Amino acid sequence: MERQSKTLVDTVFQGIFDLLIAGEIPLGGVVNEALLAERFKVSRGPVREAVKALQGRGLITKEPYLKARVVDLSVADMVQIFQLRESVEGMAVRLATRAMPDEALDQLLAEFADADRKQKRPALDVHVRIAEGCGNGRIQSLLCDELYYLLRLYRARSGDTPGRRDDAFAEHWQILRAMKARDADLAESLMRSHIARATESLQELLDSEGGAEASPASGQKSA
Amino acid sequence: MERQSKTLVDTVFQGIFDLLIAGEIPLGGVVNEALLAERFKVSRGPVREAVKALQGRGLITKEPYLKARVVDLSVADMVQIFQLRESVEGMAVRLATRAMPDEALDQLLAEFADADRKQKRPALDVHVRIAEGCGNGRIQSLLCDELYYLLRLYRARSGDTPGRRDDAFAEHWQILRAMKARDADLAESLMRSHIARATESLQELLDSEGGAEASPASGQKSA
DNA sequence: GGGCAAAAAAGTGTCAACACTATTGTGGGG
DNA sequence: CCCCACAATAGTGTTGACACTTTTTTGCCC
Repeated sequence: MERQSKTLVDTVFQGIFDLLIAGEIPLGGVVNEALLAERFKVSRGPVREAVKALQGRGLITKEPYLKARVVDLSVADMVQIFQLRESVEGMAVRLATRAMPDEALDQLLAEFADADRKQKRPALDVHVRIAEGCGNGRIQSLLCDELYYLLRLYRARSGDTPGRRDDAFAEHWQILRAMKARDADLAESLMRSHIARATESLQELLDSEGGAEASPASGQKSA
Repeated sequence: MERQSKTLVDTVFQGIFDLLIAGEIPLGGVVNEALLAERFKVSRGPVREAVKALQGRGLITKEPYLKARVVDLSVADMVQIFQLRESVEGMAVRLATRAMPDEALDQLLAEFADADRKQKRPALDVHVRIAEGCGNGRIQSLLCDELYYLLRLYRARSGDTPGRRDDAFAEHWQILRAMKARDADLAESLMRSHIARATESLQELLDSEGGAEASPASGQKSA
């Protein structure tokens, strides 16, 4: 009974997303409106709109009278997402290198060094912080509100690419140093290489998988 | 009366979008569900979902119990969109340079040369064709289904930046030549410069405008 | 016994009415 | 005369019922 100034649609939206992250609905699984309505103790209306919003965000695919399905993130889809991230995060770090004030950068470096000591990897967080600091709301929204949802969804299932933890850590460190030196070109180049390397890991995984799984499931039409 | 296998929501979605393009709803104007429902001869339900989808696509902003408003695309917003396009279209042309078959490239070049003779500028179309040819559905969807909608919306009002027609034409030509030569690095570099130049025009416009208009309106939360 | 057609079931799309919230207009007090 | 509280209004949020489409099941014919 706490403040529910947020509309039910938003609550349900978050709820369904949590279900996806938790894996309660399998990756290619169907999304039944009535069951969700029952589960969240609301009518089907808010559920429909929430599903529509999820669809607009690319997490759920759906065509007119067919059941809605959770997007099944194939490795091929992930490669495409990483290609997109390579370009966008490159631009993000370029902009952030110019836009972020010294204090914010210093704090980020300090936190990162701290996490290093504790062996806790901040991982995604560095990317998020850079996206937040780039000063471009559109880019930030794309990275933080859309692509990272898909990333989380993928990682919650497949587990991220192994053997890249330590490499990624070193690469993050390099990027932060370039930002501190206000070298936007270098920072962008490093970020792109950083993500490109992860993409290559995925690509190898895709090639090794062979043509076993062929799931297009990319790009949805709604108009 | 014709085949309306498409759901009403999709029809209304397209209808509202057309209204925005046509300028029947001014850029910061309110979007009244009941009026739209009346206009399209449907109930408010489909309108609500369509508006929600538009919101998910960033064309309409809305918070819980407040009126929905058409996003008012300030020049500052456009600069942000162009920065995003610079990175993504750069990647798109890089991928397309590798992915597009010779025949498709030749045809594109031929069409372009033809348009040159007729003085009809294909303009946006070149970007669309490259996006379609990049082989990455996610990037194609972002460029063609999201950003170009906003571009069209902006150009339908403000008219695009003057004095760049001829320059843009020459730059498109250069890009196509680089693609034909299968020089992905050059093609990406040219595309980025191409868009960056347009961004600079916008930036100058923004600076000359001064702080007259301050409309943030970028980035919407829905969860 | 296998395959096709019709009917039943399940699920999505649409609608109209009701509940809630924010805004606007109005009246009284300072 | 200005400002604040209160009622009236407009508009959004939610709901349950009904219509349409797809899928599955069942029964019939070959």
